[in-house]
Amino acid sequence: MLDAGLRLLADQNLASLGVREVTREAGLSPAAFYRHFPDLAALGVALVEESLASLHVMIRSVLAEAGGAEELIDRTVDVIERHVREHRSHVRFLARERHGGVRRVREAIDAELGRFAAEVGAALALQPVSRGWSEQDLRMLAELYVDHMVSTAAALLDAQEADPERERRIAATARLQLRLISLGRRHWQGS
Amino acid sequence: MLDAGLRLLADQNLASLGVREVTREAGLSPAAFYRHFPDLAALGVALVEESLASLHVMIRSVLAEAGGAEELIDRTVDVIERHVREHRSHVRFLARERHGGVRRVREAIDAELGRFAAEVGAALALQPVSRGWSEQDLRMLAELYVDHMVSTAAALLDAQEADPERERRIAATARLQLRLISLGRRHWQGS
DNA sequence: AAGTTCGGCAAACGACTGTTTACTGAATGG
DNA sequence: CCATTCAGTAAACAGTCGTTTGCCGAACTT
Repeated sequence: MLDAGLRLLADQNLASLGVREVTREAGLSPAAFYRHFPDLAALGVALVEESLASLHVMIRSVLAEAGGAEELIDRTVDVIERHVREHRSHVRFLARERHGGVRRVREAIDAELGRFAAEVGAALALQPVSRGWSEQDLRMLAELYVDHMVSTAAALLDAQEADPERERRIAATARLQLRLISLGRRHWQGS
Repeated sequence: MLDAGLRLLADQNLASLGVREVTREAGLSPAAFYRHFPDLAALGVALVEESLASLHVMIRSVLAEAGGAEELIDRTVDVIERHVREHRSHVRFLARERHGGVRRVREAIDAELGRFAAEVGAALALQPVSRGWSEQDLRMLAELYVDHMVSTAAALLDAQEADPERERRIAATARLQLRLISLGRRHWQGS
């Protein structure tokens, strides 16, 4: 049933989804839906959890990296690129519902992205470049990174199903932007 | 009718909007809708145009600024903050439909944001800091700024209707992030 | 003054909607 | 082996939906 929902959400958003629609796609009777979810919003938050599981795996994989700034940037963009390709439906769902019409789903996504940022911040604190950074500055930087990753992922989403050339251009731009940010980071003097 | 649509889109998204719903909110009969739009998607693109008019005004106002980097950043964030407050419905609509379920609307928004980035890039080229920057690097930086503005606006949207303290925190973070980016910009050596 | 466009209406069409109800077979557990 | 839970069904309910049709008054053009 979750899969059926995800399939339909490829070109629809959660608020316009119908119970009958989902069960039809899943090959079940309408009443069967209520055996599993009270609401369509409930199905939505279930999908959020499912999507974020795969996302957390990606985060660990990014944060576990070591090496110079350049390779780190390259690997980060690679991981994003691959994640979008391999979990297209989940990423699209998150991008679409992050500011979508269903409050509970929106809040679930936002909370999880916040935890994501905290995790990134903790990882940043361990890097030597961050010596002497205040807690606030670390958080600020982490949010900048997370927002940038989200924007990049969303852009890749649109690009991958249109034009492979455009995908490479977006990845290249993302790498440059990360280089510029890490440059600013090296010269940061505290707020 | 546009106003009615916008009002309904406060807690709904375009794909789940109904013709009858709109006309009811507007105080008209269902058939009246078809006097003005063939589609609901058409109403969507009309709203995109309306929203982007006010957005373009904002852009000019940001780009027309002069002064040191610090005041420029402060004024930029101020303008965004005020714009979100004064055009909350439009901003919300754009944030929601940018990755929403209606292709034509999505494409209209993306195209316009691209033009926005080009405009920002042209303005950046005029600043002394950008001496020697390649066209590609300028575009990269402009997109970084635009993405950052969009993220900030979306975050402010959620914050303003919840907690005035949280709004100030987001604005403060945005200023710090812009300072870090402009630091990286000063030390950029070309790609 | 006559003709035409514009923006509006009520009514009707069949199709689809969410949800509840009562029922059924299979698996599970004591 | 019996009872119970689980996951499914068909049927029905009253609404709502998008869209078309034919009609109407006002406003504008000529």
